[in-house]
Amino acid sequence: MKPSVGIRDVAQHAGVSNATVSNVLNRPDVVAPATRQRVLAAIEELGFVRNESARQLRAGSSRVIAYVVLDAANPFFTDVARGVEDAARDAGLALFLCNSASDGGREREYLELLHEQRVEGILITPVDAESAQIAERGTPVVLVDREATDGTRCSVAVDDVLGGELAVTHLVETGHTRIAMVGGPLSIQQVRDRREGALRALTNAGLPADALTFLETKSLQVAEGRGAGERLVGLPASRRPTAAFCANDLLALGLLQSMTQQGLRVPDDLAVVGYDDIEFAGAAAVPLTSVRQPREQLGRTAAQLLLSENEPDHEHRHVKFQPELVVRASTALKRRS
Amino acid sequence: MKPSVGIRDVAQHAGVSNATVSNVLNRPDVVAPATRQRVLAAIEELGFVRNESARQLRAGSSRVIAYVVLDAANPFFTDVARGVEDAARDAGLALFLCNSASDGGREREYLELLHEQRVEGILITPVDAESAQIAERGTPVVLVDREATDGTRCSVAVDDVLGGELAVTHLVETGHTRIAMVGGPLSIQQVRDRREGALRALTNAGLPADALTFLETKSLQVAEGRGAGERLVGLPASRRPTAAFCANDLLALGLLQSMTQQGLRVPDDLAVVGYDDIEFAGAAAVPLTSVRQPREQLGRTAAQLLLSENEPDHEHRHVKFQPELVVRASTALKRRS
DNA sequence: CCTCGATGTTGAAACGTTTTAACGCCTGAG
DNA sequence: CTCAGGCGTTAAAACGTTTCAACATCGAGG
Repeated sequence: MKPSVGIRDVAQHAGVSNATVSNVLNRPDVVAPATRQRVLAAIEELGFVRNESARQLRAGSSRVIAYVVLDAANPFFTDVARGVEDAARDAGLALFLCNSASDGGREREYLELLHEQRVEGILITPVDAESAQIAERGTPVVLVDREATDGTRCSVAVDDVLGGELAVTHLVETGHTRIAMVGGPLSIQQVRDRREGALRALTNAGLPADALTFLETKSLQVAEGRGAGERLVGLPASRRPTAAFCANDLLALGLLQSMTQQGLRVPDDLAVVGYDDIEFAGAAAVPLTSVRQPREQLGRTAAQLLLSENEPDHEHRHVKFQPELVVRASTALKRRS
Repeated sequence: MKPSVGIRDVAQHAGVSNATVSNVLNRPDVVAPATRQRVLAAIEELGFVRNESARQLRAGSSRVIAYVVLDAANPFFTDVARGVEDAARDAGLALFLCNSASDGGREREYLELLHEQRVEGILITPVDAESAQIAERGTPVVLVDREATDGTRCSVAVDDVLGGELAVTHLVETGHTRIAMVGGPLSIQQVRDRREGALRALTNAGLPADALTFLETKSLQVAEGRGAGERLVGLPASRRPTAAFCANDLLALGLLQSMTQQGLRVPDDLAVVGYDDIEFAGAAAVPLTSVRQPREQLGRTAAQLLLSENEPDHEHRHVKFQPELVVRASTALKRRS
């Protein structure tokens, strides 16, 4: 291993003091051009790399923020992350991504680590409501795609109740009266909100609440959607829903697969609405009707909110975006047979 | 902001020296149980969080590795990342994910940052061959899904030539003699290798090399696949390929979308083979035949290789996995019309 | 009673930066 | 010639931890 060249080696090699080297690094304008060149040459020659730990220890700030993502395998979150990264980049900060994989333990570990690393700020889509009570330890935290219930921090979210309402209203308008909702676990706020929206849509249409069959899943992943599909088909035909609203697109894709596999047609035998409108939704077996969320914007706004945290007169804000329904083939008008 | 409680505050509060607190943190067995309890209580009470910068500065090691991923939006890489994370976790290391987004500039920036952070090691899927010449600065680097040409570092890859050969051999066996390959840019080694395999398959089957039409794309993303589909359909019918081999599944999904949109059927009008076998491949409009790579294992092995770097008698290794063809509906046997 | 080793604890010196106040030098004005 | 002021540079003091050698304390063995 290299003997680790430090700032003083550079200083010696350039015939200046280490303070000057530090100035070249941090305030290049304050040092005379000639000296600067000499120092830069020395840096180049010796292959000096600034030790960020030492810098941070002394200076206090880290120029790094982190986004603790709920599920890195879900394209929705990678899109949000892109928005975050763009904003971070514009502000001259680097972004570290951590994947909690919906595991409260991992989430806690990463938060602990990030606190220890003294990152400038943390964006997080928490695993569940309890974990949203993230121990405040001086590091600013902004909730992403979750609404902060108390006023202790900022949050950026999308109106999930409205999203659910849009989806189910659309299903009702295309002629369905027995509708399934697939999603879970109910510990996730999103799922609860989307269900609430779904129920509201039924009420608005004058349908009874039991027109909605709730199929709870253990997670929001493709495999669970397949499982739900099997459960759905297992229901007695008289009670079987003619449409399904899935709490996200991954579930919807799984459901779609399951339908095809069991020889049922979408939308004729079952109409399907997803949520998130990820890129793959349009490329699915049957292009998926889905509730679109402003993903990049969500991330971008969250990052901006985080950056505003250390402004002197900061006030915690809760930004809420509106979702939008994108209609595709999976919910073509029900034939009045 | 909190007045930042440090190790000496804890020490004072527990009535011991800071050295003892440090011992409780790092070598709990060496300190008497009673003292340990007292210190732990003080830590709890004061909400002390160890300052990792200071620790790292003094101790030298960081307990963190990083994976610089080529495209976080590509499920292939998130799966690889999952493997990396599992292995890192087993070794008690945390993983930071960085997304170069196929941008050489970003990649360089992140590498610089990671060097400055003095991470224990770096896994990277480099943007292109030149960037693979990653300046060695004392931090171990392992290439992921790329083969290191020189013996200066470890690498973990999959035999892409074989993968291309499998794919195109399959197409030839199902009766195709005019085949398109969609992929690019050619600066990516993978694309070149997969094409080479494709050509080898043709040779093996006694077909001329010009049986393969190469449609170069600017990236490996869905949108480019759609574009390629339009170009493909634009070809005069007599010369139009009857099958397409895509350099990855995203392209294949885009191609599929484009076909559906233009009223062509898969596999009847065009058979399609993808690459990677991401989860969405099976859920596509037409379930996609694809070349499967051992994704998690790729990541896991890479991380293990990285960890072995600082063993005393380490020798750089190049692990190469075998891909496997998964046949689905998108390449059903061509009808001998 | 003295010595020895084991066991727990500690004081102080690092680690590699940033930062602050002070310094020397030069120029131009008086 | 003196002096004020600006400019570029520097010595030295932090930052919060780990680590190492040294130091108490105690029980056991001589």
